[in-house]
Amino acid sequence: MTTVLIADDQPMQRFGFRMLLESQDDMNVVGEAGNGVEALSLVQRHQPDVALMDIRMPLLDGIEATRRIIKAGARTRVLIVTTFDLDQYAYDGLRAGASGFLIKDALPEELLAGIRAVAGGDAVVAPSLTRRLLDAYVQHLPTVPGGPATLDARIASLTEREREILTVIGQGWSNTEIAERLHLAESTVKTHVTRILAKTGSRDRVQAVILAYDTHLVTPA
Amino acid sequence: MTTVLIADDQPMQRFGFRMLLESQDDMNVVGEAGNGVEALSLVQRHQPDVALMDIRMPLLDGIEATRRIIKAGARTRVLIVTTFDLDQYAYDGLRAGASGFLIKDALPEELLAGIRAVAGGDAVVAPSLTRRLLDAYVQHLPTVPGGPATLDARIASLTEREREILTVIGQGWSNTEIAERLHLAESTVKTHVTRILAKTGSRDRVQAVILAYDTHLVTPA
DNA sequence: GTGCGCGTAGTACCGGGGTACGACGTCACG
DNA sequence: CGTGACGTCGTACCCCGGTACTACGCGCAC
Repeated sequence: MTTVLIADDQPMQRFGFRMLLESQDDMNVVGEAGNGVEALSLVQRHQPDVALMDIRMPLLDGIEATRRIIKAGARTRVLIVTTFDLDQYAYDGLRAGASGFLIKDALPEELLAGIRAVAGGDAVVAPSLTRRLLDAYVQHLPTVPGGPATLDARIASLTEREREILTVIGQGWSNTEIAERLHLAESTVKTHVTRILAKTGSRDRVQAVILAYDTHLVTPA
Repeated sequence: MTTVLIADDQPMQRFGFRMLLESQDDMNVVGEAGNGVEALSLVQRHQPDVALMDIRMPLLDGIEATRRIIKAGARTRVLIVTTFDLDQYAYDGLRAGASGFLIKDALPEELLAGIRAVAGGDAVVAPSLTRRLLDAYVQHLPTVPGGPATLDARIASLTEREREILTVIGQGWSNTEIAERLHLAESTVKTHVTRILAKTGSRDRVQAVILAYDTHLVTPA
């Protein structure tokens, strides 16, 4: 049984959610909040599995309420459900620790599926947003050893490990940082760096980074 | 009507997909491919709305096939549907330009919803992956409190001359080279560099170069 | 005129980056 | 079984990059 708290300042909206949820035999609405403060205290008291959170609410908006819920270490997962498909809202909400972000024009089944996913520890985002999120994410892809094959021969001559090192150099890491975070001796890092520079024909790490960008080994944010 | 191409090396799997899709009156299977090469040519010929793409295929795997489809500028959106929930696959697939990534243990309705979303220009990822995707994504945000604005602000605070210097640093020039080619004393160059680093919050010129790329002050060759 | 931003320049100093060696264990391959 | 590629680590050394501080001339705004 999934317990759900509904936080929305519009009574009719809450009613709609409640009707939908109570039509499901695996869901139970344990409370309704009309503002952020109320939402906070009800989460505290009932510890629901999921909190359906509107953004625009009196006293305390949904983003800030989410932030405090997460900060308090509550077991409750927050699923933000709002009217407006604004990226900024979604970013803020997700950064605040929300497990999901859906738009109110979603189909009932989508909403239910979203709640179940969030309750199960997964995350959901509105399809319309997924695309943009993905684009942004792909740009930020961290070290993916063995990533896509690069075209440039200079990069191709590098070993797997060397490409990995070059990638983090491209993140702006110093030798010391690389050593720490990759659990290596600094001397080892230096060895790798020297070999990378030799193979790529770079004079220093700056030129190597430029090459990494040019060959799309690393991508601009 | 959404036209779909099925690319999978297992005939039974293709059969299952076909049955599911043909039970929908808004979907039409326009072809089946048993390997990557075949998938490529069928996409070329039929220009389907969506290509359901398996990863493990003979001759050409699904990732590489996806990459070539995208590169060729085809209108077809690729939805990768694979057996294994490996992050690496997903990363590679998404980087290759896929519009979505689903696991074969998804419910039929989920798969259908995924196809419709992708056909409509949205993106989808498997719920189990969404969580990790989001975590990784959000993790990259905190340094950018006000969104992209701050990036530009760091650059914007530079004077004309400083931007000029940063640009050539982004070409890989050393301080000595900058001094020579811009007819400056090296000490002057150093002064500029120090100010640039301070203003941009970079620790060394490598990080400054990265910023320059990220803000498109300099562009990859 | 007084102040200020900017570009220029110098000196002194230090630390990290890069080089040049040498060394060792592992693993794949002929 | 050798042999070579690879990843790892160490030491010693040099020099460029970056910092701190000071200084001067120019143009412009108040």
